[in-house]
Amino acid sequence: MTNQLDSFFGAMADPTRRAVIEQLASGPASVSALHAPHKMALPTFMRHLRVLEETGIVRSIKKGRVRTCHIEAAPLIEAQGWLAWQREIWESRLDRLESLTHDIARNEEE
Amino acid sequence: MTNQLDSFFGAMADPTRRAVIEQLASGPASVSALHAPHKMALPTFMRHLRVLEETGIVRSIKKGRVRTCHIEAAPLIEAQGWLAWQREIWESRLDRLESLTHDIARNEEE
DNA sequence: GAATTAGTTAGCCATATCGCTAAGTGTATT
DNA sequence: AATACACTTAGCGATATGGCTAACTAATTC
Repeated sequence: MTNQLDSFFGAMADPTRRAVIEQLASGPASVSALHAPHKMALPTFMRHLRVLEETGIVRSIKKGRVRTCHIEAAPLIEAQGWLAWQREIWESRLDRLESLTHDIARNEEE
Repeated sequence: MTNQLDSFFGAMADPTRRAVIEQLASGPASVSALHAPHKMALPTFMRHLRVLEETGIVRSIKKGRVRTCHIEAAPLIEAQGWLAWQREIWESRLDRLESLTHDIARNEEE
């Protein structure tokens, strides 16, 4: 993975990891609380968490034997920004195309 | 890959494929035009295109020996929507947390 | 201080992904 | 008719990913 977006999109490509994000969106949670809804073995799940943490989407602090995880905003915002940017270019092009089509239609009416 | 978002994010995780999206955002292009900026072999590149097409991000029509590709809006919009939704939940929670912190601060002042 | 709980480390296996080359198909172009 | 062009198909190899079990560490709880 080369840059921020690579690892971000890579991280979001897995349903388990997206589910973790969804759960964390409504508040911090421990590893076992996050693991509970998923059928997979804990080590397997931990790997998903590590991916999210390495990507900077999730941060965690260990207190005693409990590790508490929470979301980090920046990567989500950056990705959303990229998508919005693409969409902007693409929609403005569609607009131009549409007005062009109108022009053609008008010419044909004459 | 289970659902739309899985394959979408998976597709966007590769820099070559994001570059293709960026190029297509400003207008349709042929396979070779899309391939030109990339150093990889054509078959390798074609695989990336196929991923984008299978995901529904790109569509293409072949006329004569030239295949012309263009962007399809829906998947980008859906993904952006998902991110926006997550962010909304997460930001509203932050707001609640902040007001809670204010309350605590106020209590401590008393 | 023994047992339980919460997470961690190590290592295995199957499949997916990303790169390549070589050779083939069908459409222009000369 | 021969050549060149624009893909396309087939198949290889290396690495990454997502799952597992077994065994371990450290912090509570009884």
